[in-house]
Amino acid sequence: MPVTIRDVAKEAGVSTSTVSKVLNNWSSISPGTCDRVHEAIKKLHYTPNARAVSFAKGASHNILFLSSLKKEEAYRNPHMFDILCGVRRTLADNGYTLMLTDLPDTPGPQEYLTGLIVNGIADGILIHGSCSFPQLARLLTENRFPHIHIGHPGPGSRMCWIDTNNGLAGQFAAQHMLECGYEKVAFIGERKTDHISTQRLNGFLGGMYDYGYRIPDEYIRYTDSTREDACRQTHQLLSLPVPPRAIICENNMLALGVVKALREKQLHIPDETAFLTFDSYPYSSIIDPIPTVIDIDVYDLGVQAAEMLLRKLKNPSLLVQTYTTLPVLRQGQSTAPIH
Amino acid sequence: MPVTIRDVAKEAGVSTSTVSKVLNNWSSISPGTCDRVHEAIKKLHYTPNARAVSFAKGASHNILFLSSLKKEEAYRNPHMFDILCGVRRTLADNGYTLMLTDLPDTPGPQEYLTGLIVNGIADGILIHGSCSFPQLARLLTENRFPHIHIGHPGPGSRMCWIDTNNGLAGQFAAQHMLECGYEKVAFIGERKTDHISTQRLNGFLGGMYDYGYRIPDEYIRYTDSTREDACRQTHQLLSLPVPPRAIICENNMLALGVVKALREKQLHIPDETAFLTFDSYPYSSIIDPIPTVIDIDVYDLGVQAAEMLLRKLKNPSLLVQTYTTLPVLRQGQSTAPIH
DNA sequence: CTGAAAGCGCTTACAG
DNA sequence: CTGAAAGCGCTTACAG
Repeated sequence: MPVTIRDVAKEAGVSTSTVSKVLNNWSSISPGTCDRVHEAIKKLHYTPNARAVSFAKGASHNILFLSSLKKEEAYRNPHMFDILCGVRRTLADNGYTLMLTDLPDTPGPQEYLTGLIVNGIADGILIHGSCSFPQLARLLTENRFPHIHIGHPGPGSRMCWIDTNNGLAGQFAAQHMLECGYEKVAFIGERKTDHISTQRLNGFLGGMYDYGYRIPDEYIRYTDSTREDACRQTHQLLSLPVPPRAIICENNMLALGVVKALREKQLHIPDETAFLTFDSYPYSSIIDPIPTVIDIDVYDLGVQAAEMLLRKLKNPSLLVQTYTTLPVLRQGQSTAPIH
Repeated sequence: MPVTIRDVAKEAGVSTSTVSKVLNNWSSISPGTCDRVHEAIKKLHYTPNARAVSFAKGASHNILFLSSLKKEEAYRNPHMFDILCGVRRTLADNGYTLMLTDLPDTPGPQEYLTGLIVNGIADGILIHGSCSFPQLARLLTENRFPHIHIGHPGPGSRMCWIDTNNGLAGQFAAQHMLECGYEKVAFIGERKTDHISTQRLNGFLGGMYDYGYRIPDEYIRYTDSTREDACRQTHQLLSLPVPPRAIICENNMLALGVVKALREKQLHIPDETAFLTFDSYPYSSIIDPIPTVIDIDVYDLGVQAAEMLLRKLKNPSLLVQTYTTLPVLRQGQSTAPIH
């Protein structure tokens, strides 16, 4: 019932090989033949059967995106879906489709993933860090399956990966604070074990150090990641013999607590005490005053991950291990130059 | 290089047809043969080529999910991705893959979508309301392509659709308020033109009416959907000769404004004025006090949409047009029974 | 219960 | 520049 390449060949008065060549832009086809085939295609509303094409070509032109897709994941981790959208954009622009999957807990993630790799449903895979597991690197490299791991996979991994540059984001924060004229800057982070928080803190300390400033230990605070704790820690900072002139909050939730404390102390923001936070999500739009933010474009992270993977498809030996996606400063009203 | 059905057949000493039948659980195969084939499969680590299977069977066992996937969509509309996760769960449980796509703006969405439908890359499609366009219904029904539209497609549509029951959510709100003993209940909604807000409002009014209460016009407020406007409208409500005992906020942002106004008036929540909001996302976790919420499980909406579609695949004539996914009340501290 | 054979709709050396 | 033919790896009537 559906129109095939044979119908087109008959209509155009050529062989199916020729139609196929026209479809695949072979240079050997004469302009006249090319036109006739295209007319026949248009006349018959022919669309190549995607299943047959990928079967005959031995390639799916499809990419797997592996990530955690649990209930309410979208609220806990919207960044991942922003990455996904960036991936999808790049793939679509390059004629690739995107298939979304997660790891089952029952039959063992390894077997499942190996099946997906071996059965040829996709030409490559993007793995979000939320879905990593110990044997993943071995599985991918042994099968020589083109992949990019989104997020640093830990030291010494042979996987290909890309990640955002959180250390640089910390440096940007330091630089902005110094440009405003704030020299006494405190940092309120998450738990001491949190990776991203640590990277940002180290970037910040390094950035300050580069300009000749050393941050005293009592200016560095760890929290249990709640508003209340951030508020409490801020009060402690403000009670120091030499309180900070500005505070860096590692995330939006902490910023809410910092603002609360500053209000309670009736300190003017930013004239008396300034602050800055990372990420504009999820609360920056409702924090008053509008916070200055060091933001990371994770959509772009997705775009770049997909580009890397497509490059690897053409050149499988390519080793990609890179920090990418630069942070961006969004000036708000919570910092301002001292004059 | 990769192991095929022929290798398995040779190893097991049977024909490829027999291997295929074992793979597809044909009942005619003798237990002994079946075992030998399975052993060969295990020994050779055979995995069927997914591309070949779908080509030979003439079905992809793949479902398209069509939705808006623009940059920062994940922050603006995380609900959609929660739906997506529900869809993915159901499809995976039933042996289907999920392909994610959006509509391009350049070559015309119709041509693009028709191409996807005709080229056989998927057996059916789920369309999120964010991606609807005028000729969509005609396109799908003319091609007889199995589909479910997530979200009401407007009156008189011949499409299959499912949606959340926002009217019922409004009724639940009314019922809860009355159960607490609040009779004078106001409603702060979005713009008058907002569909969801209107449905919830109508459900609320109907629910109150069913119990014999009629809400006066001045208790119904429309806003520009900002905190500030919600705060302003709340002040106006509180200045009425007979102020409301409780307020229903159509979304979290409005609830923030309402709380601000109640604080400014130094009214105790819920002893003097109670409130309730719809959706626990995005701010309910940071609203103080913890709000009572009428929540809708949109992950479940995805689950149900996928189930409907799979049912339609087996029975193409099935017409699905239904409100589903019941609202759930989550008791917080912003309402409490009067004693 | 099993197998030989045709076929799914394309692509791609190869020959001319 | 074009076409006949083999093949991609399965499935499925059909015959036995």
